[in-house]
Amino acid sequence: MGNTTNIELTPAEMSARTGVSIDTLRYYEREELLRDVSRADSGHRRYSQDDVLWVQVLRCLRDTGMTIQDLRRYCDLGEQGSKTEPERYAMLIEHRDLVRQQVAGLENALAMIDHKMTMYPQHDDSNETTKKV
Amino acid sequence: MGNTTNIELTPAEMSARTGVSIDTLRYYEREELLRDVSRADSGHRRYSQDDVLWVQVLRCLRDTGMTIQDLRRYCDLGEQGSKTEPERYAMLIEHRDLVRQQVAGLENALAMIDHKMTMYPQHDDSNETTKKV
DNA sequence: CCTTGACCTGGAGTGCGCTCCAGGTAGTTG
DNA sequence: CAACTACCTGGAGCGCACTCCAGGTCAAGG
Repeated sequence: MGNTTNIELTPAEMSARTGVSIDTLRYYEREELLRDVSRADSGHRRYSQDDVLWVQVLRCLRDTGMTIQDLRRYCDLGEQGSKTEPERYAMLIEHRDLVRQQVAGLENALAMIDHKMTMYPQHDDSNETTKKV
Repeated sequence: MGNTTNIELTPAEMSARTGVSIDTLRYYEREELLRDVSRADSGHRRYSQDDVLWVQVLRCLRDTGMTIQDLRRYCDLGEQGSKTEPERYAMLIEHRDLVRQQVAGLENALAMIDHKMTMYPQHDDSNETTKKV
């Protein structure tokens, strides 16, 4: 097994893999959500497979409303080793609960929207998403 | 049945009833999401029961991500009478689908978070929301 | 009459999460 | 060598949805 140096991605590749723009990747690095990104001799970034995985988690948490600040906190903890695991775990639990609340809220809203829709005569409800033309 | 003039609320009362700040109520009016708010002789706003209901719907739509711009569009249509009902209905359908997508996305995220949490040893999962102390 | 408090207006400021830009470098291609 | 491309940096700019502020009005109470 030679050290195949574990596949490194250029910024453009990383952006393609994760769906996160190059600018945003740099921004995350500035904000310390993405740390120790390695560099080629040229000074250009080289993202590892782990970076890809982490950015995916990062996006997942961002998409569900975790703030940059909280994410930085989470990273800070990660850097302090396994003793901080309880706190990181707690953050995830708290966030999960928050997401559950979001879901509940959205479902409430859905009911209200559906109700509002019944106020209109049309009633050609038939799942418009599946509609052709 | 005397004309009890249909209960009108002061800005402070309106804010309390709807949970929307006075500033935001004014902002919504500037943005034309809230129209024809009546005034007392003093020039002060007086919100009607209908205003309360509409602001509730408004908040519901905002909370689920409808933009101010789209809401203004919706209001514009409303003002143009019943001929625009199909379009308004369509907006609601589109938005409902969007909310459904949000829910789906959140549920995906939940799975990812749950998965991430299994990476931690603790496993004292037991619905922390219900936790005492 | 003076103060107080709730409200008014137009406009400026805020926080968030990006996104864009100018000016520069490093490696590759013809 | 010139041109091109991909990337670099620090810093400015942007869009959204509010939120705050200065300076003023108006009605009620002491």
